[in-house]
Amino acid sequence: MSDFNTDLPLSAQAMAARPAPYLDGLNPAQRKAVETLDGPVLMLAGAGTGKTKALTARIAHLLNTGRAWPSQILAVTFTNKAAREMKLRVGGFLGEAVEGMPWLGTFHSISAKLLRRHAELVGLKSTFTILDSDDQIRLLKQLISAANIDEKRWSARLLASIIDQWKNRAWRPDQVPSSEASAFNNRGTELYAAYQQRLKTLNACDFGDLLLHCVTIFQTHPDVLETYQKRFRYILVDEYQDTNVAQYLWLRLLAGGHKNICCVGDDDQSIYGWRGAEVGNILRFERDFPGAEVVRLEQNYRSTPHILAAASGVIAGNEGRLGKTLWTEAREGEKLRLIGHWDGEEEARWIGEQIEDLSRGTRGLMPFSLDQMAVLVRASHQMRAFEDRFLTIGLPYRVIGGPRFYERMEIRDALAYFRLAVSPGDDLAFERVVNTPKRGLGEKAQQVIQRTARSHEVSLVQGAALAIEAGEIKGKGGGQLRALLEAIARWHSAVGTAGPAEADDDLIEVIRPEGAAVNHIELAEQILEESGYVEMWQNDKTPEAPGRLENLKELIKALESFDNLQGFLEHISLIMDNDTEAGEAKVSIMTLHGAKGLEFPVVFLPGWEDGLFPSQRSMDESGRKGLEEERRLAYVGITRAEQLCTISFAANRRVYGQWQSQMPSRFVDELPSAHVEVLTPPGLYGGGMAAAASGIESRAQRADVYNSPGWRRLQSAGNRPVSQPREARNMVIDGTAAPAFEVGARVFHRKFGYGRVAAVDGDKLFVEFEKSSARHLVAKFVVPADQADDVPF
DNA sequence: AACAGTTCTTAGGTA
DNA sequence: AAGAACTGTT
Repeated sequence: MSDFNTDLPLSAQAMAARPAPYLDGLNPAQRKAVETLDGPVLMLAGAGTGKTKALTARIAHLLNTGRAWPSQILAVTFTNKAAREMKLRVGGFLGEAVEGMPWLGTFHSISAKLLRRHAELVGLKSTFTILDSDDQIRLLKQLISAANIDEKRWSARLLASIIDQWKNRAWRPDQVPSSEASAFNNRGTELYAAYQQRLKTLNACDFGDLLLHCVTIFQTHPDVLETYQKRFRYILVDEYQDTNVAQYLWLRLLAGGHKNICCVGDDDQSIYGWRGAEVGNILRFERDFPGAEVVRLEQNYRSTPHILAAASGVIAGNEGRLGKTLWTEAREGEKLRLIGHWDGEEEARWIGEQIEDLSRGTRGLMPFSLDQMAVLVRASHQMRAFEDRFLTIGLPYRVIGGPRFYERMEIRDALAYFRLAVSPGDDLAFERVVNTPKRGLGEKAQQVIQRTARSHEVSLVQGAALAIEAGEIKGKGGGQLRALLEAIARWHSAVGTAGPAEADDDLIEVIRPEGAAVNHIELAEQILEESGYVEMWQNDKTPEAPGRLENLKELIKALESFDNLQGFLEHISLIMDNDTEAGEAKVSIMTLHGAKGLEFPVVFLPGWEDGLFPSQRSMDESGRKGLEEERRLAYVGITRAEQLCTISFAANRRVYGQWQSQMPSRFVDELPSAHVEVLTPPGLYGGGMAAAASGIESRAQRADVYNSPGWRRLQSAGNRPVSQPREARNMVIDGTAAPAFEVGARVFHRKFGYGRVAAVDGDKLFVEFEKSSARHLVAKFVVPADQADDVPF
């Protein structure tokens, strides 16, 4: 169980004498960041300033100077991708001993590892399962109905997000402050406690618990904390601006002894506030760690001066930044390009053409491979327009960060079967698949099973067996249930022969002799066959069925790199993310969030329209803070581009299946015009092919795009007129909502039609509709009656 | 219990 | 627009 068995057999002295090739090619700032090894260090690394290079060189330096063995370095990232990349690059220094950094990983994977060792300290067994969000919601639903709350009014999803937020802030049920007492109809805290209790009974925890349980253990068991404080002599943290309170405490506790902590981050790229990240953590670093050395990496190796200037111009609108000035030695290059379109489809069409042009090498530029181009959207539903368009013109693309492999229905179902085979007591897994495929076990039968299991205090599988014996489940369903139970028992005993009996100690590797009873891959195939799950999809006539069968095959293939099913289940959620299939060159389509940390020579940023980007929801929920986060997202987007960055917006877009006219994003106004070239879309004058083909829009309507305040402001470079009356929309910034309607105003609602405002209370209206009953609603859902035509369809 | 047809909700990012 | 949740029918 020692971590030290992988250490390099080199004495400190021998190492100190070794050359340090990793220092070559570092600029002075990077070099300082690498060589300041002791005490707290904050590496403020702007976009594209070579932070991964500095970070990995730092690890190499720690090893090379003999300061630490690989197992004494704790290196934390947020994503598996980042962890993998770092592992790869560090592997270069370590030679073959890539496994020599056992504590390089994501917050979640390292926490899971720690928690398995000390699970009993928080009332879990080391075999605990990690719930996915599906399981979580299902569990909460049960608790909500058990508490006699109407699940329709107070949804499990809402409760899940409330609890997540609390966990992000490191509040255990007894620590939730009284200011939160009104959450979830005053029952939030109570349900949170019940949820944690239930998790304990199920021997399970959710993602948030991985962190929180570790923090609890550290806080309540100083001896355990001390062990790890001593073991992790040096701590490195990537993307520090994205840490939440729980992660912050986690780090602070671990770094508490020696304070050798190096945090790398960029306050301007903090884009995860909505899931609990605290920019404050990075802004406060010097106060949290007195005597901290702050190193700024400001030389950018990625983008042209125009792109950097545009990005800086936008981000300058934010307050409370640590402040950095990116500079580059690169040649001037192309200005950013800005273009407006009639609607989202035209935008997609135009971008498709641009990509084709660029890949052929027109415009006097070198041809770009499709791999070098990306379309970055604010919200994932924007992707569809591009997929549709790219499919029609046969442009190869890849969507990055869609639903993760392991989040797909068929994968979850298959995993639930595997979980049942490994531990038949896994009630959540049983619930998921009792009636998938259909076994004639509907709501009624499942209630009987639940009731029986509960009254005997046994698992659902056992409860089901009892219910059958008692003759409570009859007919077809009964027979099929019996068969299922038998199958589960059979699989379970096969698991016993296929791998180690119990995975009590995750550090002991049992090497199975060749030719043991059943290997786990065959067993997995058997499970999917015998359960009828494969057959279910084979009989399914929907177009996605073949793809699902493909995914199941992939799942089986993934089993090959594990010794047994248990090990596989353990790592599934940590391994199975974005498969980066190589092969044919493809354009990437992804969200701005998904693009963080990546770079592309050519970047398209569509959908820069107020409400979409910046997102209305973000501004409604978090006001000015939300807007600033959106602005950082714009900054992240622009700084992904190396050579050519094109921003676009559409005048009309379908939202909720309804046409809406859109206003260019306020961020468009914030682009410094000296670095932007405004393009005129084809077909604007004289109605080109597009206009003729669609036959809907008039020239006048098209020209409207160029009459919008945002556009005009852009044209008059920096001469900003007083804000124009905007469409009926209440923007909450600094907590003040502009009342947009007066009593007596005639308004239009897309569902209820025309009506008259009878009362106004802040942003809430009471409207008497002509063809529907009077009702209360939020002002943003109606427009003044004379603007009803602005919704053309 | 299963299915088809209907109505209702939802559309921000992630481990 | 698309999916989930709900309804009524067999």
